[in-house]
Amino acid sequence: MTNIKKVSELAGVSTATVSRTLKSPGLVTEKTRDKVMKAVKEAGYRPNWLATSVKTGKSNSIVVLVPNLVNPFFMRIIEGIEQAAQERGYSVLLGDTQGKSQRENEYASMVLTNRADGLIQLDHSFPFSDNDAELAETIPMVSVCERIANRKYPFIELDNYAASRALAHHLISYGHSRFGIIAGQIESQIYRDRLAGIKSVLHEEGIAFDDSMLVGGSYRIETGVEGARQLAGREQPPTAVICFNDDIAIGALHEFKRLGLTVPGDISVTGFDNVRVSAYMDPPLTTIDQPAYEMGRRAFEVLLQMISRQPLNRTREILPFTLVERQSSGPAKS
Amino acid sequence: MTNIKKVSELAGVSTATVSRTLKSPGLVTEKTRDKVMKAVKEAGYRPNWLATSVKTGKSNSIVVLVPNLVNPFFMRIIEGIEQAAQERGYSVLLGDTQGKSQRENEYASMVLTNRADGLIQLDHSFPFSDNDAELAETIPMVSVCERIANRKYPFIELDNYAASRALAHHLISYGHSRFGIIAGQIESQIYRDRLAGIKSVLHEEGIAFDDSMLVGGSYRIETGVEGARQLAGREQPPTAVICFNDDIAIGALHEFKRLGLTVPGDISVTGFDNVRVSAYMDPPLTTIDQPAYEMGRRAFEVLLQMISRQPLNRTREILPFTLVERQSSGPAKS
DNA sequence: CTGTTAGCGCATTCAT
DNA sequence: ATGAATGCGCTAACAG
Repeated sequence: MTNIKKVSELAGVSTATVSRTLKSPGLVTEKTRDKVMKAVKEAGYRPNWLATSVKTGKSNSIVVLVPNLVNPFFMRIIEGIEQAAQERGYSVLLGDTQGKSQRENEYASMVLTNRADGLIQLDHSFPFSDNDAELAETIPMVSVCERIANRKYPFIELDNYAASRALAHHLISYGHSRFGIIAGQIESQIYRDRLAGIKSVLHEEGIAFDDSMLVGGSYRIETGVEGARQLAGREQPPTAVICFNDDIAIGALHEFKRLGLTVPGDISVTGFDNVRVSAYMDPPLTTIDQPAYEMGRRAFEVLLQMISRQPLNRTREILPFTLVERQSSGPAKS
Repeated sequence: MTNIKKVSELAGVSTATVSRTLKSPGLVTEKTRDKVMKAVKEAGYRPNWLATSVKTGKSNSIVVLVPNLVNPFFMRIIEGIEQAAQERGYSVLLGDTQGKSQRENEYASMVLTNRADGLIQLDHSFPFSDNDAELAETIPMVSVCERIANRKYPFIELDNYAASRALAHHLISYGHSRFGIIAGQIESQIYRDRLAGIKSVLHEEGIAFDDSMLVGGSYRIETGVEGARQLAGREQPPTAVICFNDDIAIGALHEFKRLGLTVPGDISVTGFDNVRVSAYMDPPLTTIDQPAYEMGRRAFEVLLQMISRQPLNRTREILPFTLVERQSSGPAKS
């Protein structure tokens, strides 16, 4: 281990001078700077980041909690977080929770032990254990996409209510009146907002919605397959199905076609997220584009403000969506 | 900041006893243990991880370098890494390099500054800057999927040669003899191995391969679209196209269909990786399944051995593939 | 501008 | 079994 002492001896200066040369070169003479830099090179010295951090009390790391890594939508958000973090000299500790609270607890506790300075949660749950809950009151935490249940942490999310309203209007304008919904995770604000948005439009338009047309319960492709099978099996199948993410829509699309239905001829299918492959489905998916990358960036910016103890000008950011109309939605079968 | 000193005063013992109680409870009387634990609770004390690490000289973190986050195949590998790491008490610093060497350099240097104990590289490049190169000689590093160019680091990869041979045999058995290839990243061992595998079979079977039938150059969907357009535009289009990952295959599939060709009727298309959506394409994709999760796990295990300075029994692991036959490949058009 | 000194929070000798 | 003392590697306050 080549440490600052060795370098100072090699350069014939004090350790403080070495430290200064590296952190604030302006404070030392050019002559000593050269001496020190030469010694640094010669010794192959790199400052021990752990020691620096223990002094300053800051880890310059954040934890990102994500329910799973295989959802490209999450990854796009993390890409934004990571990019923003890197620009500000922070690094990202990845916490794949698999939705398990025990894993959430373990990762969340890293903020309590100075291993990380803050936390971004992509799920809707409060990630700390009951034991840690009170300690966690004041720690910097932000949620993105979701909002943390029953807690007052800042969040960045899509205008899910408006987005699902737009989707409903889009489909109604095509003449649809029998709707099916394949939802994702049920216990979440997203679920409530999207459902409320759809229902509000249907209500305004005087269209009835039968709750048995609401199926699903997770954001997986298989949920789409299963949901499609259930909906198609009804005596009066829907003519339009709103899926709560693109994976579900991909599964549903596949299953409807397998059952001999045409999309959008017999049935329209829409998604959420606009993941890359959705444009290459057959037919290409009508979906809601979320500015995932930007949401990730914003989440980090807000978190950084909390870490720096700067006041937040606003505690919630609702980002705009874009309805991407492709060929999986079309006129209702007459 | 509530530190060990405060707890020791609260419990009426020395800081050493507090430390022992937490790390090796066996060395302490039950009575004092109770006292200490009570004080810990009361003070809401959590050991400062930074301080612990600076003492032990170990960060219990590793850096994972990944060219991009949106490729579900990479994410599956990282899932494996993360899982294995978490089981051993390690955490994962995510380094999204976007293929840029500057970013690789920055992340790689974390291992030199004690911010991380080791490094897993998912790309093929040597991630250290020229400056850091000699310091990096002895650091624990492993590559997975790829192997690091011109360096002797351990790697975990697929038997790409055999896999592409299997693919070639599969297609030849369907009567194909005009092949197209849409490759991914060119400067890589994967490229060389897969290409060599295919060519070896064609050679054995006495089938000529025209190098103009080799297109592509990156692992993106758009590469598949573009490659398909090029291949379909030839006077003698191929009847079978081997794509070097599923994203490329998805793009190619889409484009061939858009051009009015049927798959596999007019043209067979195959991929690599077996990402989840590939089974839900229309038609479902014939592809090579890679044990991505397991590869990630193995990569971490090997890295941990290097970190622990244990001798490696082997320096390379070639994992087996599975040819997943679906409906995107079929008999050659006669 | 540079050196001396004193910690950061913790773990680990070495005594007792 | 416990406490006192030392040091991990570095930075910052204070002198000079």
